[in-house]
Amino acid sequence: MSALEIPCYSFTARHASRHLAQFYEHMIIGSGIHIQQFTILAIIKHKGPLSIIELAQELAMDRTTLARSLNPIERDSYISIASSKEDRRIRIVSITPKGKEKLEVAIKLWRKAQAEFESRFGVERAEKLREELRAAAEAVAA
Amino acid sequence: MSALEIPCYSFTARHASRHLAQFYEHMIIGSGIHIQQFTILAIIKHKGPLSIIELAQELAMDRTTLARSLNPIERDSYISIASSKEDRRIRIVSITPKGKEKLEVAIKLWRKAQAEFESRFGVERAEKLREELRAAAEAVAA
DNA sequence: TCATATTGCGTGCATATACACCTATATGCC
DNA sequence: GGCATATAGGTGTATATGCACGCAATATGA
Repeated sequence: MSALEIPCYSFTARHASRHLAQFYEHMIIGSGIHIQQFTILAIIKHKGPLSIIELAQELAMDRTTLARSLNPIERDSYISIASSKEDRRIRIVSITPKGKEKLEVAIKLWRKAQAEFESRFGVERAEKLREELRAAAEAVAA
Repeated sequence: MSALEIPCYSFTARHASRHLAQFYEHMIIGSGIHIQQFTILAIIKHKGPLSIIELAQELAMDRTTLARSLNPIERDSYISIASSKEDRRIRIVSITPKGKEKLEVAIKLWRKAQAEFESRFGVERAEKLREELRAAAEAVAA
């Protein structure tokens, strides 16, 4: 039984996720940010300033995981985090001009990675896989 | 753009991987081991004693990641690691009787998780997804 | 045989992941 | 107003992930 024979759906998903992540990481390494950070920046830019919880919902990830993922991009001034005036419990995350510049560079490289994957795997096949991954995540959602 | 709309294949795979992992974790939590540890134990039992590199190849994961993943299951005496007599660079990983017992408990729970996912998602659809995930990982392999 | 290359592996570092538990703030009800 | 409750978020802990680097042991070639 080699890796390609393990029937566990969790293992297979993790395996594919790891390898896709590595592929994208190597493709966007020139931007100086990681693929995960790229996604977070893209969401913040697209959806505007958000609270931690709202952002976690957008990304469908754990609140505490997200919070720690924000640290490096806040440290590098790609985002800024400020407390809300209305509700001082809430912390609002915004993308900075520096973050937008970084994002633009990364987007160009990300597009190449997307295109390269679609070229290798097939466009329709890739889109079908994406749909099925979304459905699988949905199926196990609590 | 919510999480389900992000077109990045890496993000979608990571997202599905996270949620499937959580699903399996919750299903096998009664065994006291994690799904990743379950997979490692299953491979060692199935393939017999292996070196770190061989095991990493079986699991298609990074050698250093695997090495660290072995620490907790070695600490809990589910595996034992010994240096090879023939080549003292090589460290041989074996499953212990305690590890086999633990694995048997976990397998029962894992089967339920597999069955539950297949029930929710569809057996043929799940198997097709697994095939496509393998192919996608293959497509981006270096 | 000995210098060099290769191989197997560990460690430092940085990020990712999430659960349990905690604090601070806001809100609702009396 | 004052207390119970709910909500936003941070932190400790443990595992996961992989790159760069280094060390020790083995293999190789002159």
